Amino acid sequence: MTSTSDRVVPPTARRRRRPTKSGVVLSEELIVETALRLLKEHGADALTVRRLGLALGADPSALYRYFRDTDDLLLAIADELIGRTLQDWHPTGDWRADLRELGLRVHAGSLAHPQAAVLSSYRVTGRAHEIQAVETILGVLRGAGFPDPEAVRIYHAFVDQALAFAALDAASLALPPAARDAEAGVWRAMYARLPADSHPNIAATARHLVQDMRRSAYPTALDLLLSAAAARLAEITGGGDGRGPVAD
Amino acid sequence: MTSTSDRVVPPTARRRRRPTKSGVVLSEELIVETALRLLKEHGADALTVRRLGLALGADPSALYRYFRDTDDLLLAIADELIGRTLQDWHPTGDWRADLRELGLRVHAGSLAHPQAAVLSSYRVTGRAHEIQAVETILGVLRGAGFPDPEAVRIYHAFVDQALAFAALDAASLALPPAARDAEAGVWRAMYARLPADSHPNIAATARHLVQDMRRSAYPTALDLLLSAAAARLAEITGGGDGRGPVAD
DNA sequence: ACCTTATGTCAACAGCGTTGACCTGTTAAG
DNA sequence: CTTAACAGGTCAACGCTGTTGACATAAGGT
Repeated sequence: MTSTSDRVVPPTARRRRRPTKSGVVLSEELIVETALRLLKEHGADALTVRRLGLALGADPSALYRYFRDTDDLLLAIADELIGRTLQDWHPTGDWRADLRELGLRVHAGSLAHPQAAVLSSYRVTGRAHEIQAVETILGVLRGAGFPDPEAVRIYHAFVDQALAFAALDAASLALPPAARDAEAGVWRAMYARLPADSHPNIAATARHLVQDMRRSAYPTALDLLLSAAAARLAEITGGGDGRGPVAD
Repeated sequence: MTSTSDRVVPPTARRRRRPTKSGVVLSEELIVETALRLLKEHGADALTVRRLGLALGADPSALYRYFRDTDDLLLAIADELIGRTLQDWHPTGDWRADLRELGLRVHAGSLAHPQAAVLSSYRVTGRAHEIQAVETILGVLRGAGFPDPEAVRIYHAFVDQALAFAALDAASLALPPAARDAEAGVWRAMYARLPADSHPNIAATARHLVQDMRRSAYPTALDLLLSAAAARLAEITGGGDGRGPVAD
């Protein structure tokens, strides 16, 4: 059966470029670009089939000639995102700085398009950009001196941490504005007002909590992970004090 | 803020328990329990107001007497999950072991209800169980000797990392079985077969990759975070070797 | 010029969250 | 014991969503 996928024609087989009523000539690329524009300009909720059709100047159902369903469209968007994120990145030779930069990029890239990030961050695509990233990161770690099993363990923790935080932070960014404001308010209105006798630790740190919980914890968590990895490397390569980075 | 809309009566003020047409007596607890059952048995898509009403033997709109909207309900579900996770846990005095155990519990708890975890792990509920958890973890860190700003920073990184990995791993666990198998296969079928001349680092570590990528990276990431925190503590409290816990 | 068919359009469907109006049983006050 | 208030369950309806089958039409090969 797969009656739905029958509708979709592989890109290479498309020949008859027929303009829509409003004169636009559709294509996969144009649809993905428009979807990204919609996400960026009008928020996560703006991405519906109907609105996308409207933005394209085409009937919503025309999209189903190009994508099986909205999930298929989202994966295409995600793939485009990966490409953009890694576009200009090249390793510098300082493993710790390289991984830090890479992690922050992935995180920032996800926050730029939270909706797509939320739905795709936990998928293994096996596509070109992903493979390139794996190869590069492993190269950085092995080049730094990590033995293979350790390099793989740290690679895994590093990548999944980046993706997990990206999804987490993207998810709260993708909330409807009302809900997002409500969450921010909870820390000020609720946690900052708990009495010291019932909740001494929250009361003692309330000021710091309100400030700190506004930003993402990813930079902190990333630095902690890299610190621990550096300490581990020092141990392995023959015995620093396990405290500071060794590189440079 | 939890400004309950006009329709919602705070639980304490409920007095007239009137049975539904089918004889069920509704309550916040019953609704949350039923929602968790629905999620567990029929997946994340099964949780709709209408289906929940059906499962309860009540009109869907009756739920709006108890929860402002579906988001409010979701937060209640999330808080219930937190409560169940922390039910039997008590700090032992060894801060590092305590946090490790706690992190693993949150992770395991999420995997037990992947669908609920996926929907709620990134929310701030501001409800009883969550507040209790915050208070406890902050207590562990401050008791260990972290000064307040540092305790808050590490609290934030620790909690968000636990939640982020929980959501990430829950998400892939919540995939339809076919899709999950497909993703697992990618590592064996694709990455393990890349030629050494084009992808030397992947080829060199392929054996480790295939093994390591099957399990969650969370335990590794957690230990790295705790190691770095311990090193930080040693620095602050004036100098151990930065390697082991100092407490006691 | 003709026929095939890719592709855009249209109308319709089922399901979603949510709400306002209605009805009815419970409960507190007199 | 009566009664009036009202919490809470029910019903019908709204506007939104993704998706599809039927239809129309223009492009392209022959």
